[in-house]
This record gives sequence, C-alpha cells and structure tokens, in this order.
Amino acid sequence: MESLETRDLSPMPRRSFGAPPPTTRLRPPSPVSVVLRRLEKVGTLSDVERGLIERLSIYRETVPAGRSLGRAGGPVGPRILLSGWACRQRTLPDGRRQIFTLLIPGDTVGLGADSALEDVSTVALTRVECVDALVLKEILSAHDERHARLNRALAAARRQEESCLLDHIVRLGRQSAMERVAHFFLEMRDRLRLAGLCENDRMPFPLTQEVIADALGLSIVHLNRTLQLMKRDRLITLKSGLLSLLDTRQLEALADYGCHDA
Amino acid sequence: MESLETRDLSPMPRRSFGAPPPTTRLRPPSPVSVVLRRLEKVGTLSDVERGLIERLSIYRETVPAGRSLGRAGGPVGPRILLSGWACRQRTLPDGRRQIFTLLIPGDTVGLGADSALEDVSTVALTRVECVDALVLKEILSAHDERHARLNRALAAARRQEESCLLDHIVRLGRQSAMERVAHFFLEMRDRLRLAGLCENDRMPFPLTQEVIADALGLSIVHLNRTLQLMKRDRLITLKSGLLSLLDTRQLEALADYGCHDA
DNA sequence: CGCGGTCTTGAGCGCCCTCAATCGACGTGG
DNA sequence: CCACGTCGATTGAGGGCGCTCAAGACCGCG
Repeated sequence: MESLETRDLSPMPRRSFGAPPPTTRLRPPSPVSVVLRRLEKVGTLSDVERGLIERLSIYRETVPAGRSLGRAGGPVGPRILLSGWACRQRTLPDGRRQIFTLLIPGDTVGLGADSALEDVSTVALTRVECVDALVLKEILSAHDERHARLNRALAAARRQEESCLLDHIVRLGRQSAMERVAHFFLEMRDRLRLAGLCENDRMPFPLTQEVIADALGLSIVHLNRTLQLMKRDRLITLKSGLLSLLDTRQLEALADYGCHDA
Repeated sequence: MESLETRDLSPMPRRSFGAPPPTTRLRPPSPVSVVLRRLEKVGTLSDVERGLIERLSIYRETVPAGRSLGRAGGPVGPRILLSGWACRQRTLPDGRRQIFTLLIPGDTVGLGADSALEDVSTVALTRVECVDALVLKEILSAHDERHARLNRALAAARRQEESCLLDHIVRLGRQSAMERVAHFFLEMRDRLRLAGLCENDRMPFPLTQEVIADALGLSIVHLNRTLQLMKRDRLITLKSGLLSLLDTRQLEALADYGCHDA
C-alpha cells in the first residue's frame, strides 16, 4: 500500500531541499504537476500562475500516516497535497468517527475563503507529501488581476468539494450499504481521474476498510461483507491498495450515480 | 400548521403591493427586520446597508407550500426569506428524498458566491414570504467599501450554513435516531434564536414528520416512535407546530451537542 | 359530511450492528 | 531463522434498530 501512493511520484528524482526546480523540458517536470493537472481542468492558467505554483515546491514537507496536518485540532495552514491521501474528520466523545472528505493528490487545504471545513481536523491517512502554500495564499488574497484564473480555478475546486459533501449527505441519509460503496467508488474514480491517477477504472486506493467504513457511516464488519458481495458479483476488485471498477454501468445504476435532482 | 408560520407575520397588515413600508413606530417595524436581526448578530451594519435591505421589501413575493422557489430545478435567483420555512433537497429516481438544509426566516438563498448548494432544488415547506434580492446581489458584487460589513455578514451566514452541513453529516453517518432528533432540535433552536423566533426553548416548528424524517434520514414511522419516546421522557413537547425543549441539558448530553473535535 | 393529509399503531422482518475469535501479512527482536 | 506482536481483513453468532407494509385514528377543509 505504501508503495502505491509514492509510485506516482517516484519517477521524480529527489533533489536537494530548497533548490529551485530545474524545470526540465520533459512532461513531468515538477512534483506539483498533479496540482496543475487538477486546476487546469477548469481553464488554462497563465505562465505566471503556473510559475507561482511550481515555485512552491521549495516548501515541501512530509507528514507520516496518522498525523494531523495542522497542529492538533487547530485550523490547518494552507497546504497542497502532492502525494498520499488525507481526510477531514470529526470524532465524537465516545470514539465514533465520521469522515467528511477524502483528500487526494492535487487537493488543497485552507487556501480559499475560510469555510467551516477548515475548522475540522485534517489527518494524513497515508504518508503525505505536501507543500506549504502560505505564500501563495498571501499573494492570491491581493486579488491581483494576473492571478484571476488561478483564483477561479481554486473557487471551482472548492465548489466541487462542496458538491461532494452534498452527495455524501445523500449517501449517508438515503442509501443502503452497497449503494453507498458503489457511489463512493464512482465519485473517487472521477476525482482521481481529474488528478490523473485513474486509468481504465483502475486506481490506487490506499485506504483501510476502517477508513472507508468511517467515511460511509458503516461498521467495519458490514463494510467488509458488502465489499465481498461486490467482489463476488464481479463489480469490483480491491486488493493491496488497488481498486478496479469492473462494471461501471451496473455500478452507476446501482448507486443512482449522477442522478441529481430532476 | 398553516396558521403557524403566518402567525409571526399576521400582526403585519397586508398592504398594496409595491408600496413602501409605512415604518410604524412599534417593535416590528418592517417585514425585513428578521433579516437584519440575523445579519447583525455578526456585527453592526451601517445605515446605508440597513437601508439597502429595507428597500428590498418592494420586491416582496409569496410562494405557496410545496412550490419550488426557483423555476423547477434550475438555480434559484437571490431571495431572502421573511416568513415561512423552506428547504434544500434532492430526490432520488425512486422517490427517496434527502433534505440538506432547512431555511427559516432571515435566511438567504443564492446571494453569496455561487456554491454547490445553489444548484439543488429549493422548495417551500410552508407558505413562504420572501423578497427578490437580485438588485442587492448586483450592488454587492461591485465590492463597494460601503457594503463591506454586509458582505462580511453574508459570508458569515454562508459559513454557518456550511457548518450545519457538517453537523448534518455526522448526524446521518454516526448517530442513532434519538441522537439525530435531539441534535437537530438543538441546532434549530439555536438558529431560530438568532432569528428571534425562539424564547425559553419554545419555538414554532411547522414541519410535518415526513419532512423531519427526510432531513434526518429516517422513515416516518420510526421518527414518529422516536418522538413519542422523547415526549414520554419529558425531553420535548411537539404539538400543533410548536416545539418545546423541556430539558436541554439532557438533550445536549444525549446528542453530544456542541462536541466538535478535540 | 366526505375527503385528503397527517399522525399513530401493530406486525414482521431484514439490514446492519456488536462482540469475539481467527487468520494472514509484516516487521521486530532474540 | 523463528517466536512474537501488531494491524488489518475475515468470519460466525446473535440481536436490536430501524425498515416496510398495512390499517386505523385524527383533523382541518371544502
């Protein structure tokens, strides 16, 4: 599992910390390419904006699995995930946990207008590599015209996250266990595809069943049995951190995926 | 039920449409006072800003219970609720419904930065009186310094709504039926108090059990039985559209109310 | 008075939960 | 190299919470 989320970054040679990226001519030039891929799904960025992001790789840092991204509970300073998965979550006094959002490479935290989401605890689920985007946040808050597209792209990303929250509510409130899992997997496929991490409905999925259960409001045991059913029905395979959706048609029908209000 | 949400407005004489409010000297000066009360919980507004809102009452309109606020499915133009309750909801193809948000007097729709919430269908649960705030939206989008406080107040309101969404997720994902109901009632009490509609934990509550069930992800039958338990235990009374929280201490303990992450 | 909507109640059951034990993979230390 | 601990996945057993179906009661309204 550990090998999986680093795999996407591994072709990038490790260089001395603090040195500016050598901007190779090749396609995967810098570790922040994931972010750019994500943000440019909305609209092209200018060279200035791209450079702004590229230069952030100076502020690279690593968070081990299980550690909070921010200092314990407090709001998380602006970050951009480069590799690894994290989540936003809340824990009830008796230990029950609910996960609000999964964060994947290319996602940002605490960058846009402060939302209630930025007040919940953010925890790394795998080893996470990210950059501190405080500088970027300060630059963007000036609302310079030259960064308008970047601001728009970030707003779109926030909007997408909010949309996922609404889907999440429907899943939790009105869908059965299998519907939830199917819907959740399809959503993650779409998000991972935007990040360039999913091809042919195959994708890295470095989550324990406990995490998935806490996201979907299920018990570990029941999630396990539900997954087994879905495997038996040849809907998915999920092994050693790799998820394959075998029959997306059926999954979409099963989960009412994409059926937003009429 | 129908008599209830109008009750709050009934002391206000119906006057010819389009005429400016006569601004009586008495306590409830203008129909938009609810909004101001809500918005000024964050910080005082300037006279200019207050006037901006007051003048909106020209654009008063009424939506009967059951009707969508926007034209069927499409995004709702900017509105401010003066009286009555509405909700944001999504319906699955097979008829299952999930309610995301309840909208009460003083709430705004479609005013701030466009969020995913503005794309979901918004339906009146009772007869709703509201104002069309299109003019206001246009004025505010200019980001004039003189309206900074108003913009800030609206941002805070949006943030609060988002926070409620997160609480909603925890309820749906990790709480039992009784916990959900208790938590939901406490949340509504706090919101209604901000709108000046709740005193001594007694408040108007013009919702059918079906609506509450669809908000809390429960079946009508089970919600009914849960309510009966809570009444028997002297936690609440709920009759003819009036809700009383009899033992808020116990309710808060029961629901883990306010227990945001440590 | 009849009618539709809402609330209530009963019966039965199934989804999903809890508790508990086992298994397998992996890393560590002896 | 093996014993052992840990973590995650799996399996079994049993039960309860919440569901569906179905009727009836209540109530405001035309």
